[in-house]
Amino acid sequence: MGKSYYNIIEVLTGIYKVEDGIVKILLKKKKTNPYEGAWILPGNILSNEETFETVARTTAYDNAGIIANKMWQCHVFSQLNRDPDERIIAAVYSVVSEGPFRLNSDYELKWFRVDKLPKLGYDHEKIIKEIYELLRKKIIHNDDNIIKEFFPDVFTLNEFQGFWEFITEEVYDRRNFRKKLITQNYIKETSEQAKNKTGRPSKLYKFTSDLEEDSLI
Amino acid sequence: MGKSYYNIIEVLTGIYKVEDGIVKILLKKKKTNPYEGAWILPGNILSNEETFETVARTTAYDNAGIIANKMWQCHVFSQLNRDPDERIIAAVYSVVSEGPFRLNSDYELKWFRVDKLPKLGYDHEKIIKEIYELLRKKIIHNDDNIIKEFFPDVFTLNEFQGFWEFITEEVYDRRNFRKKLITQNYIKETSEQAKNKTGRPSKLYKFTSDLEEDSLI
DNA sequence: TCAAAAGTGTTTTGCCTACACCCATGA
DNA sequence: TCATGGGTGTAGGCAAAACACTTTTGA
Repeated sequence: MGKSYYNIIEVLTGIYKVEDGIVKILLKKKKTNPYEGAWILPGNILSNEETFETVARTTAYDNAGIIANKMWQCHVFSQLNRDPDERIIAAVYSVVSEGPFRLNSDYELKWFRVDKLPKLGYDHEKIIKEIYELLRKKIIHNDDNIIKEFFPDVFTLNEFQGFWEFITEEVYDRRNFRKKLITQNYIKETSEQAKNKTGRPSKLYKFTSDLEEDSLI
Repeated sequence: MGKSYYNIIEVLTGIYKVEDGIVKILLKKKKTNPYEGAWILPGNILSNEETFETVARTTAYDNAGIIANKMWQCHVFSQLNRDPDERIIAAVYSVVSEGPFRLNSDYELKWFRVDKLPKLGYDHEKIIKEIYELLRKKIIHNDDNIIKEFFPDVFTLNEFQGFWEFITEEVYDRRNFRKKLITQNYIKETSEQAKNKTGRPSKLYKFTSDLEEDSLI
């Protein structure tokens, strides 16, 4: 195989959601060799009529039925031996959505906690760990106002605190957490309430529009 | 031109330094059409025997004579019409060094303030603005302990403050700035002094080893 | 002795932290 | 009425912010 300036590129898409404060990622089970039975990130090969973004958008729609409104490039991996068969460059994108999701039943798709991944094919374990670290930083700095994407219009403060504790891997005092979010005008009360399975109903909150980058907690 | 899955990729390298607190980037003057006379980011085409990193490293060495010890991927641009002649994907890397630089005299190379760019070819103005914003964020959060890369072993506190003010686009009180850096153990005094052109000589400082990510100012 | 730049301390303010009890609902 | 989870206020400590004069050097 001689030297060439032509490259094959696949676009892999990490699709995330939050459930009970826990971040989950959508993976697809591989049905053929190599790595039969292992889980992988959904993806497609880039043609010369497409951009990374159009492919990532298509992948998100085809697999999860979502129209991605926030999507970003995480990293492009160019190591020579990512794939045992041939050299493929991987452009990895992330998409966050609060749904609704319609998983494509032609594939075997499943949500996994990002901190409890199954057996993964190729270098996807390394990739997912790396891009989840990027996602965490992005959330902590609220880059691109990403936090909003994880939540529906209204949500309870405890849901939000659970999410924040999952991301930062720290525990916060309920009173202080609420106080800060409210006095600093990140969220505001609505008149609605959530019925819980048990116990007192929760107030529902929404983000204020002046949620700013680099300013949370 | 039919549909194909083969792509040409160029690796562009932003090479940065700091001079008197001001961040500068190294650009190359284009001598042929298209964009003759415009300035562009140095770069090379990727072959299938190379990774992005090896190409970026080669470009940094070939143009500026530096062996990059900190280098990172900024973004990979995949729009269809970046280049008027053919579709080329651009993988953009950044390199920071405090030198010494040996600019390759086969090319016309020049340092420009990142906030005062000359006329640029292709989409390089958009690229540089975008990657400089990423660099700023990276510096502000001290990701990957990048701040150290901009400075020699010892430096004056005023140099450092000037750099910080350039990056954050804010002005800080000298006393508070020093106090914070010293009490929080980011930097420490050395016994050396810098002779200035005029005025009292400055003390020289060095970074302590416990400079941490996400913790500065 | 003057100009230029570097160095230095104190007070006030506001934010973060720690901490424990009452409330609303459904079973 | 009890179990479950949700909601709330205050006091102390510490770090950030505001603020101006003195010191060292070379010309």
